[in-house]
Amino acid sequence: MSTATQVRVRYAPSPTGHLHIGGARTALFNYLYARHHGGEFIVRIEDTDVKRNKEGGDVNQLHYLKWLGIEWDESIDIGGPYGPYRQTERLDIYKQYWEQLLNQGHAYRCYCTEEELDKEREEQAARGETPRYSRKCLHLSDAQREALAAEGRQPSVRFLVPDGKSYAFTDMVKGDISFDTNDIGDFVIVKKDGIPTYNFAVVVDDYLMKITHVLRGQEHISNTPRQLMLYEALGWEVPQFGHMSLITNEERKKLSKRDETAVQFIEQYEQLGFLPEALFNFIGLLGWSPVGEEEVFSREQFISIFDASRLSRSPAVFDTDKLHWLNGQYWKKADPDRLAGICIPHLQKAGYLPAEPDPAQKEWALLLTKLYQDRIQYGAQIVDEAKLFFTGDIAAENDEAAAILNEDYAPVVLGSLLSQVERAGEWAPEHMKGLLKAVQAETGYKGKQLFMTTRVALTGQMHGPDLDMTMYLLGKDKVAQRLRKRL
RNA sequence: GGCCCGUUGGUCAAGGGGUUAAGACACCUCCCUUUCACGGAGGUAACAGGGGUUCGAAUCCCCUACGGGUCACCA
Repeated sequence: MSTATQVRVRYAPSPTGHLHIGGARTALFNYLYARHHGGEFIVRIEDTDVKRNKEGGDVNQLHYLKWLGIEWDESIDIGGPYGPYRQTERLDIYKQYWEQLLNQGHAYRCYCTEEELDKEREEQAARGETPRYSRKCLHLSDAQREALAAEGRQPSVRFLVPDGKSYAFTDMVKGDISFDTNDIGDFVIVKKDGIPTYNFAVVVDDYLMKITHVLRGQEHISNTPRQLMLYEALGWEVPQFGHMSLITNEERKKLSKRDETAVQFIEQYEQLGFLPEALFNFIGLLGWSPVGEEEVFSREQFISIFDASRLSRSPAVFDTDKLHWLNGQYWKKADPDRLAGICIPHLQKAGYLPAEPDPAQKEWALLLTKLYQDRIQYGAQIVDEAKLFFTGDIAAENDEAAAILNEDYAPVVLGSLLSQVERAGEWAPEHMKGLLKAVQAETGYKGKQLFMTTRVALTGQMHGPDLDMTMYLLGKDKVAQRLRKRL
């Protein structure tokens, strides 16, 4: 790479659905690589499989990239000097290159039908051979072509793979990799609908868009020799390739979009109340590791420390526990108002807050969020915690808790507290401590006997957040009611 | 099946000829806490198996096993 060459990388999703963890990671590493080197990051939409395109898929991808904090320099929304950035808008461009390949004898028209090809592959498989196109259409005469066309057959265009050659490249992640062309059949570069295939369009676009580094998923390794052949036939300089290891689930199987053992779409994490900066951090650690021991990084830190040579060769396992922990780290430090904004919709959905909360209810939700801020890891978890404030009947969560309420001192403590509560004037957070102090003074019980008894009587639980605030948020009536139930 | 890639504690994951084989999550212990957490400080625990090469192998080579990717007119 000469120093004069500007780093230009791209993320090239097909608009077939929502932004997936794997796609987000590819985008993220390309983004980090570009920013680290002061280069440019392009998002190109690869929509050549017209049947699979989903309405709005492109916009959704961009939306969630932005949500994660990944910004691009050129794409379908903001344009750029190498547009258009949607492949179906570039069909004329591809055409001149595939016609060139046809004219130069690097490619030929194929009239085989899908059924014929399937049959061919089945027969080869039955003989234990690697399925490979037979080149039946390679030497067709003009007359034969016309006859086939007259039958109504639409031709595809196949690339003529050179025989007995080896194509090698040095992968930024995996090192030296080479393929023998004898293992590769003549592949289609233009489908019979006239739209190029991925392998062809990607080469044309990467070249024309001056892409310098192609960082993509490992599933593309076996496509690379095909692309190398195309670069050679077109006489173009080859970019650097880097193939990132797969992301697998906790069973070490590839994360498939249909896999339900893991939440896989960025959109779902937003809905569960995860923080984008935590997800950014987590995804940045999927198949990449920093030099030191630190694992929590801001976007700016990531950009400055990112080093593609530290991309892992072995698969990255999607560790849900770690994601939760990491989100918890960010959650603890986040602004409570922001967190309340995330939690409130969950509380509403659970029926704990009305659709239009009044100021007091909003304040209550904010205090609840703060109360649990260092105990939950993401927004949706607030619902489980909030449950105890709304349940009519509180039962001791286990025998140990029940035993506490059966201690001799329990009625003494709770009775005293009840009378304190009934006598209490203003019900404010800062008054709660005084109530408990008064009980301590009156009964002589303190520490575990005082606090644990109160905690279990009010919440049923042995473990929980700050008791003063819990009492306050429960409200005077519920506190009194739950105490009476225990006496 | 062919080709390609991988395999380090319960989990994630550094280390790429000489290390007491990092660190994180989880778990356990202790400290802090008039209860509970949060937060500290410690602890248990690993190089898939077998052959080589080497004075020396987690690191290099070969084989086996296991896992994964790919062999489309999908990307």
